[in-house]
Amino acid sequence: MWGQRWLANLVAMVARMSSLFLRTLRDDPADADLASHRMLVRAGYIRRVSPGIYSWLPLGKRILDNVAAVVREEMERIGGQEVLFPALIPREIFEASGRWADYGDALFRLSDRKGADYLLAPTHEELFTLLVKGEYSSYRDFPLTLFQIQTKYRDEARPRAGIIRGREFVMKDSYSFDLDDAGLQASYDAHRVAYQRIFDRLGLDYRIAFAVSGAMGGSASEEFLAPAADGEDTFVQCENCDYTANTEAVEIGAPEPQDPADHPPAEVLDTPDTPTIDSLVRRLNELPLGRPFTAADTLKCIVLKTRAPGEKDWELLVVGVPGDRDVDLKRVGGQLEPVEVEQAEPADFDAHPELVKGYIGPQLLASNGIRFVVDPVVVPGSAWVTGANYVDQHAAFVVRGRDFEPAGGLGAIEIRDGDRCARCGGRLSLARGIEIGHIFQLGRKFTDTFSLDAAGPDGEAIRITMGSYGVGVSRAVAAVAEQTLDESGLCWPASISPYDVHIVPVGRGDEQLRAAEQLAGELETAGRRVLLDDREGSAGPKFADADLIGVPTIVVVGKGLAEGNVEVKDRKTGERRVVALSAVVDDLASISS
RNA sequence: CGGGAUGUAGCGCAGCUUGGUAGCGCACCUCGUUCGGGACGAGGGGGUCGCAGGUUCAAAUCCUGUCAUCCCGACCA
Repeated sequence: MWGQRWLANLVAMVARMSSLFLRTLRDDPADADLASHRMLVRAGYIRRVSPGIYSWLPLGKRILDNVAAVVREEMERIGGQEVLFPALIPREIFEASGRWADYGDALFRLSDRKGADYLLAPTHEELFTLLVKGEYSSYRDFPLTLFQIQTKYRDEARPRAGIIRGREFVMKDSYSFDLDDAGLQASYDAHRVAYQRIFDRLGLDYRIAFAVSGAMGGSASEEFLAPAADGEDTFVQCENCDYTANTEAVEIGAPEPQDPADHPPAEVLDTPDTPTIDSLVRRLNELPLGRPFTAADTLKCIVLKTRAPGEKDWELLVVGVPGDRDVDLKRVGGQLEPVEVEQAEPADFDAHPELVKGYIGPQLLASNGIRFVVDPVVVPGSAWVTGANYVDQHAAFVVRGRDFEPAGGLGAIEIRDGDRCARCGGRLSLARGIEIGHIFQLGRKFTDTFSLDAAGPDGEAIRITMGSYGVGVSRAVAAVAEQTLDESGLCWPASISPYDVHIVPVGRGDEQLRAAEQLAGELETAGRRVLLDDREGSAGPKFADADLIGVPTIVVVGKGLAEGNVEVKDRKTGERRVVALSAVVDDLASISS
């Protein structure tokens, strides 16, 4: 009898739920709080093995492969050629680029039986660069785009959200190799189009946002973000123009510069016991200054410290921002990268007694040799209430360009809903999303490291310039799930669904099952991928599982069969239509797959 | 790395305060009834209670240590 079941599967080519390796869960897993994570586990697509490490079950594997297939097609459409590098890489290669050290704890390191060090690759710039260097040497060989779809390993400090931030994940990464900047721009533009096609085909709602390039270095950089309430990345969108940016990279509009002559001369005030903005504002409004003051009239000097890569010592950096705004360390870090940034600690204040905590003002900083910058909203000619660098003293009408001169501007304030767009002055709004792709112009960072040159027509060496482009393939599965699911379960777009049609026979007799089996066979013959629920049992669990699994079209073969009819249900809209059994194949052919 | 919480059957949980040899729901197996939105009855299988040590006649329960996991933050394509 075991053989019979196996034989039936083989003959019909239909996936039968009676033998599908699947167990759906009625209860939510306790360790999942993101909707997509819960549903992917409940519906039997993935199972957790360890934090941030997941197994893909048959349904999940099909989704993953389908997403990868879309990515592969679009990469090939722009001339990308697929390769596959090892995930296990010897230390020397990452040592050469400096990333054995730079990557820090995020790198999985291991050693072989001889004690030689290896790593599990978090990304593959080195190998791509070295491969091209080994094979190509003439300007005639370029441009070139290579890509791979591969498992990456990053020892995240805190994996979360199931498959969205794992320690092991599947990524498509590609690299373009060009002779000059114009070529790089063309390769970048091609990838941008390819990514739009990919995410369109995946049925994702997405935005393209200006971004910082992260640990990779490089210049032009854009992220593809799938808006999701529970997403990890925050970005801003202009409500007036199309400006979209990651909050780490956003530039906001600054007010017009003012004329310093419009402000009275700076005046030192006695402000006892006012180390905080709140207490200062209260005191200011008690003084006879002729006008009310708010936190936005004060200039807050935040002490940070920075450390350049490879340096041991930290250097202080004071940032001036309006008193009603917080400093966004991520945003600062994004702009200063690869320089590290941290908030100053008590020990740093101890080492600099001239920094009077709570009463720091910009007037003396330059003369003390401390680097001072302001957020661009602190425009030239603007007047502020600041610390006077003595305990219990502040100064009013301190004017930029007259009483102090910052060493530069640094977008440091935490972006708020309602901040103004730097492009058009429109209102910016904040939203959250899942980063599903990132493209950026890497430049010559790695080609310099590995001396990747091509001989030009005149025999002179041309240093190759690179672009780097990533799609989170496994993450995209979660992003699609997150954007499309509902309270009943998953709801896949036809382009990546594990099956096209889910057939549910219900009824006590054999007729429905037999009719369903025949229909399944006909649909398979017509090129549809069919999942048949041939399990015994009542209708309720079958319907619930069908909704949970999320195949876009569900065909119920039930009581209508007596009249020769079945019911065709659209998973997404819930719409049900009665269709003659004999017409189902044609009917479904009219729905695009 | 800081803060909070949790480890008991495949999944979700109770039991712990007040020690007495482990239970509920789902899932799984058998039989019967049911059969269009997570059915019912009867029977059954499955757990060294995270791990180690200690206290005790006796430890899931008390004590010490340790490991792991989850959430928030720091960090991070």
